[in-house]
Amino acid sequence: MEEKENSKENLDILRHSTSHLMAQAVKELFPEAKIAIGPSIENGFYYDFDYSPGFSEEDLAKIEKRMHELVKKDIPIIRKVIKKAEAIEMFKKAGETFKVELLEEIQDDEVSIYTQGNFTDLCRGPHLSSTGKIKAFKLLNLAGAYWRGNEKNRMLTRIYGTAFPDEVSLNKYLTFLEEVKKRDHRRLGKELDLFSISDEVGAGLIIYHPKGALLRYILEDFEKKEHLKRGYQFVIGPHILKLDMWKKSGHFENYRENMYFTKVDDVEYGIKPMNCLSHIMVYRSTVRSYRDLPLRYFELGTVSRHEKSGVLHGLLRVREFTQDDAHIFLRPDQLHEEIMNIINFIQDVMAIFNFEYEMEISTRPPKYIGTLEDWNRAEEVLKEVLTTHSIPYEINEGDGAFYGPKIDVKLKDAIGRKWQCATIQCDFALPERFDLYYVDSDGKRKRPVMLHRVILGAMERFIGVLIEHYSGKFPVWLSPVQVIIMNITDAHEQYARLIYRSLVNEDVRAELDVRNEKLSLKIREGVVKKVPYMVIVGNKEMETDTITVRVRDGEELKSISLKDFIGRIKEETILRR
RNA sequence: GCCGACGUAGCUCAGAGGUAGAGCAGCUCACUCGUAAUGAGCAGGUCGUGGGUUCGAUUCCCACUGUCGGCUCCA
Repeated sequence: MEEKENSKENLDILRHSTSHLMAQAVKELFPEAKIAIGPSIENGFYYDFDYSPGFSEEDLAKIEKRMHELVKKDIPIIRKVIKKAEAIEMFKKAGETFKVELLEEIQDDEVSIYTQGNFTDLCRGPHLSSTGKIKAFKLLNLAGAYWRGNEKNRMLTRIYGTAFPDEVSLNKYLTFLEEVKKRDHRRLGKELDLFSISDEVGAGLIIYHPKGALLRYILEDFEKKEHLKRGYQFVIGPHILKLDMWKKSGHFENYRENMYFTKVDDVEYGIKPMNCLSHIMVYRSTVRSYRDLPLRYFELGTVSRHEKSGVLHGLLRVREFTQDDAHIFLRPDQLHEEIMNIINFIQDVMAIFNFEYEMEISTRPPKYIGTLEDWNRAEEVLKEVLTTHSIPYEINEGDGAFYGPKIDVKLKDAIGRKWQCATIQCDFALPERFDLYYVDSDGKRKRPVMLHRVILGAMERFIGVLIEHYSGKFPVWLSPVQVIIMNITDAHEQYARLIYRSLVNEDVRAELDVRNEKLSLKIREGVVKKVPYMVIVGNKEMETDTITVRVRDGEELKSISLKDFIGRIKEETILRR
């Protein structure tokens, strides 16, 4: 095989071989370490070890050094096919219990093993022909990982690394990792003064600062308008509902470990982890005719979920968040069209933010409510909609909500990372549990279907993704501060104030910087804040009754009229640019 | 929740068994200066919280809490 080629397959082989190389180095340095599994992954590879003293950061350097030595020795990597029983015997002797466990589950009579020097690993392969073919690699970090990904199993130590065909592409990747760090929403959130998280307040709870709150209001405003346009009605429900409601819905049985509870006058209440129950109550508040459907109830609903402490992550995984949540009650015959309406909605919104996306259908999980028949029906509808509109999708077995299957939308940000935000869930169970009905054209009571859906998902997560997607450089329509007006000396202060006033009166989000500071300092601060426009006024502008605008990318608009500038911002706001 | 690392001034980070520093930010003063940091001075910390070891701990040990990298889980 031509090993220089940079195809995905060859990269996989290279990385897989590098993971074996790492295991070989580890076994030489720490003979008592047991090897588990070591595959190639998206951007590199890892290998799991059972080594009770654990590895330290310094060990990583040592291991890396030994790997380089092994590369120099150019040890041949030899594939051999042997009887399974023989392999079991061999790994038993070597004390590699994890390999024995893997072997015992293999159905075939024969297995392949790969040997390089004194190191032998059970492996399907393929691999490079010798360690000397490995050119550029780096060990990145240490982590704990459960054996076979099950939290009931032993915790192993995982070493992550990456490998490339040459130093140049390795360095390119490492630079990319630095770039990713720079656009981290936690870092930008601090630098742009958008939000904070305080251990005095509690883990996973977001405190929005003025600019972050403004950004959120802008998004919420956008959402409300879009929902009204598409036939949704606003509703608002309480944050706590009696425990009996959660028992009836199945949440207590299936979702309890994620819920918070409280007591009011000796009556137990659950703090809502989802918004559906209030929306159901709105539906139930009167008799519904088949003519009324679909009924679309929308709420920017704040929910609280007890997420495990280890999973919290900035704005992306929090314990209290606000969903752009809607529940749609409809007749079964309307399902197809309504799901398509939602998909169109999602497509429109994703286009505005310049996100690409992929769809996924998640099927029935082990813990579920409702009948098998309904589940199959619901799963069929979801598949049918995507298929008839030739939308490609993947199947995610067993990952549905406990009340129904769902279509998940994974959006792709500016640097190709995937995030789950939008989801559409099809639910036959809750209408049943709450005995929802509508009166059909034949005068008979019929059961409606319920769709749960979000578009942005959670405001917190979406804002976090947006920050990283735009690297903090929000488009004009989203920027909390669109313009900063700066004067050059005190002599231009009044003129600057005038300009500021005019912009604010035209609904432009403007700030005024008339501090007695050098222009270069004001500009620097404006650049650091990533403000789209800086308006500069001095003698020239005052004399000609114009302004000078410095655009975020550095471009200068000299001596333009205030009117033209306002027109430009307004246009960008309307067009959502 | 689990494995590992970490938690020092508003922020970014140094430091050491004998009760702490830098840069930036802040405040004061001077400078009125046209496109990424003007200069000088001042102030600012019970070194995450609670125990323990020690003559003495912020530095060593334990617990808790939070953060970070992962695992599991998820909007």
